[in-house]
Amino acid sequence: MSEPGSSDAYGETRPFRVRSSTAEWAAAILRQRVTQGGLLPGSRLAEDELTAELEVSRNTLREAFSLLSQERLLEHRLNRGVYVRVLSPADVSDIYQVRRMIEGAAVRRSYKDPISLTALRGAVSDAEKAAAEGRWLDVGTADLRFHQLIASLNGSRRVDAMMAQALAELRLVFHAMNPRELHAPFLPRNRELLTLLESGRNAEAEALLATYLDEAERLLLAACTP
Amino acid sequence: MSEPGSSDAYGETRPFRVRSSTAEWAAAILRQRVTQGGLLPGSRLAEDELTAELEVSRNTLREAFSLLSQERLLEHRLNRGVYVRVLSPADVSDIYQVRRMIEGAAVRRSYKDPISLTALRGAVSDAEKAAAEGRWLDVGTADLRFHQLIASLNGSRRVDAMMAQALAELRLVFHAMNPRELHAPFLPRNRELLTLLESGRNAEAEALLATYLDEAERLLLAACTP
DNA sequence: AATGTAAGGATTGTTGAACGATTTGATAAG
DNA sequence: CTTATCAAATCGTTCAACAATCCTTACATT
Repeated sequence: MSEPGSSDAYGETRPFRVRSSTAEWAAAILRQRVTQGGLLPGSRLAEDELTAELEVSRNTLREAFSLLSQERLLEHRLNRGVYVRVLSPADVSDIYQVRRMIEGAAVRRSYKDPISLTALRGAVSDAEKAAAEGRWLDVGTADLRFHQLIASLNGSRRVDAMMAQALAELRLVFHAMNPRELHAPFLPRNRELLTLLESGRNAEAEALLATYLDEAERLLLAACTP
Repeated sequence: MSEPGSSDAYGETRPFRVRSSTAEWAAAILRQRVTQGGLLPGSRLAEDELTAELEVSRNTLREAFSLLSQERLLEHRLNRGVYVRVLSPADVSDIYQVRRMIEGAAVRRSYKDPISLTALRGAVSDAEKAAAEGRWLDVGTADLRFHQLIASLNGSRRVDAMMAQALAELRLVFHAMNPRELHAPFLPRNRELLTLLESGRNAEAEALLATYLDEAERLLLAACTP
């Protein structure tokens, strides 16, 4: 039995939350649409439409908007409505700066933790298997999971949250790209990075990661500057 | 004339926002009370009281609650109300983990930027002057400004925001302490850190910062475990 | 005395309608 | 082509109401 409200790997106690509020439920639906490409960047989210479709009141919907705006997935323009966020090239660079910081620090302090390494191996294997079978969307999912796990080497719940948000923002751009050419170039390097971490060669891992992220940033910048 | 909506040092365009929504206004008032100790951790924020005092509707107040909850200054317990966040020792450690990551990365990539160094000098001088005159609250303000400036060496608006939030959370604990014994031990080390950055000795700066943060963490942990 | 149960009141969660304020878009005038 | 004007649409905010949940108190049980 997994007790809600119990302590976890970080030693913090989570607030009891078996069921969530209606606003969080609505936010979850919209979040999924945004991060999975159902709602494209720049789209306007009209209150009337969504209150009718989700069958929630305007106030509740606006609370959901507020949640997603703080996650930077939506953009709230006063008196003008809510839009799916459009990432500028500067945003992409900023996000990659965040990734360099988080993942760089993670790799540097990596210490061959068996549990973390097992999880990382699983993510890399899943990605490779999905790639072999041509399931490129699943490759993307596993790739993001791999990097989220890298971030978690920092051993901080807040850093995990920052990384999750950064990756969620990046998904806004991912949908403008072919998932194959987005993830394929980086698959072997995930494996290589894992190997370096397994043998404790953190400095080499850090260097590999740096070039990795620089290249990924260039790829995305090219995609979002037409 | 500083045009709102114009581009800034980060090259991003800020959304036009001359006036803010009522919810943000209410959130600003509550944020100030929380970060400046007017509302102590654990306090309950009843809707009836605050709607009467702030003269805003319940819905607007609840939106303000939502904003501050996402900043981790308030804690929203479903059906039970909103409380000023109480930091556990695990929270404090987690926040210091974030600071180690952010400030560590910042110091490592520091490159003697004249503008940044000028700002840092200003913060250190202000802190020293305030200390000499016994204005320990102002010392605290300048100290936090110094570390926020350190974080900004990362050159990322998002990292700046993360740091601002981490420091805001720490203020929740600061109010349980004597501001003098909280900041006095670290004043000379701020100066020392600045000197190292001015001469480009980043590795030494990084080491100094590490011990600095470890000690500060211990100090706060001792304060919040009675 | 300690524990468990059952009203009842108090507070929160959510809704729907209302109205002023702002933006938008079309139209007309210069 | 630009500017001005005006109506429609949409947003921002408030209010009142009711449902759902929690908390307190009182009472009963062991």
